[in-house]
Amino acid sequence: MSEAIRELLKKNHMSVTDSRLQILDLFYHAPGALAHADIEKKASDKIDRVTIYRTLQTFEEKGIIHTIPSSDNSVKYALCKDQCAAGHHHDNHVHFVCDNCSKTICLDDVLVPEVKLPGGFEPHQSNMVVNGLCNECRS
Amino acid sequence: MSEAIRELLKKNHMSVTDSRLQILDLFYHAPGALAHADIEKKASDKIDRVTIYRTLQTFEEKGIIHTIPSSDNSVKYALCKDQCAAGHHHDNHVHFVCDNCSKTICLDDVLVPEVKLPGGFEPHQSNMVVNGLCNECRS
DNA sequence: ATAAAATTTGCAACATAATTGCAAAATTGT
DNA sequence: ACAATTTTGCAATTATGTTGCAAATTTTAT
Repeated sequence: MSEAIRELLKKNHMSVTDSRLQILDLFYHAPGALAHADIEKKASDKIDRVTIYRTLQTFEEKGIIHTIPSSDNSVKYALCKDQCAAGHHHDNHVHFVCDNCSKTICLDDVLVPEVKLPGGFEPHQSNMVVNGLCNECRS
Repeated sequence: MSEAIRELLKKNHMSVTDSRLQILDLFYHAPGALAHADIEKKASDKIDRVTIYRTLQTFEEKGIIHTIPSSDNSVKYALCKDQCAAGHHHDNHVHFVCDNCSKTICLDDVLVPEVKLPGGFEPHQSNMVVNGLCNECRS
C-alpha cells in the first residue's frame, strides 16, 4: 500500500519523506477534499505547519493534488485521480460541497460544461462547484 | 445618484450610514468585483477594517452583493445585478477572472449550465468561474 | 557502505487577515 | 428633541500565511 505512495513520489522526482507519506496517506483515506486546517488536525502535531503549506504547494505543482475553489476563504485540496495515468491529465470535473456535512467531493464523472463567452473573452480554464445535499445527508 | 443608493439601503431595512454609502458607491463604480483589501485601499483610512468586514457581511446577507469563489483564498464581492428587481433574484451567472489583469467580472448574460449529478445528490446552487484573458487584455 | 551534494524540515520571526467585546457615536422612530 | 436601536471604531485576540536559515534527512555517486 504505502509502496504505491512511494512510487508516486519517486515518479514525480520528489524525495520520499515522512511528512509526504503521511499527508498523501491522509488524502487517500479521506472521505473528501481536505483543507490545510484538516491536515493540521489529523496529522496531529508531528508535522510542522510550514511543512504542510510547502507540501501542499509542491503536490499541487507536481499535479498530485488540485485545488477546489470556495466562496469562503478556505481552499480545499483533493487528489488528482488521473495523476497516475500518462502525465498531468487535468481533467475538469465538477465539485460538490454538501451544505449539511460540508464534505467536499470530486464528481470525477461529471465534466464542467463549456459555455459561450461574450466576444473578446478567451477561456483557459473553468471551475464549477455545486452546493446542495450529498448522497449521505439526504437520508 | 447617491439617492438611489440610499433607497437601496432603506429598502433592505439598513441604516443609512457613511461607510455603507461609500462602500456601495465603490461597488457601483468598480470595473469588476472587489476584495476586502481593494475596499480597504480605495476607501482610504476613513473606514475601519472591521466595519468593512461587517458591512460586506450584511450586504451579502441582504442580497445586495454576492461572493465569487476563488482558488487562492481571496474571495471577491460584486453587486447583485437584479437586486433592485422583486426581491432576491439570485440569478446564477458565470464569473470570469482574467489571468493577466486579474480583474473579476460578472458575465451577467452567461448562465451557469445545469449538470446531471450522480444519484442521491441534490443540487441547490451552482457556481462557475472561468479563467482566461479578458476582452481588454487580449489586445 | 560511506561521504558529499541536494533536498527537506522545523523553528523563529514576521506579516497579513479575520473575529470578538464593548463603549462611544450616529441613525431612526416617535 | 429624546429615547431606543443600530452601527462604528478601538483594542485585544486569534487564525492564517510567508520567509530565512541552520539542522536533519534523503539522494546520488563512489
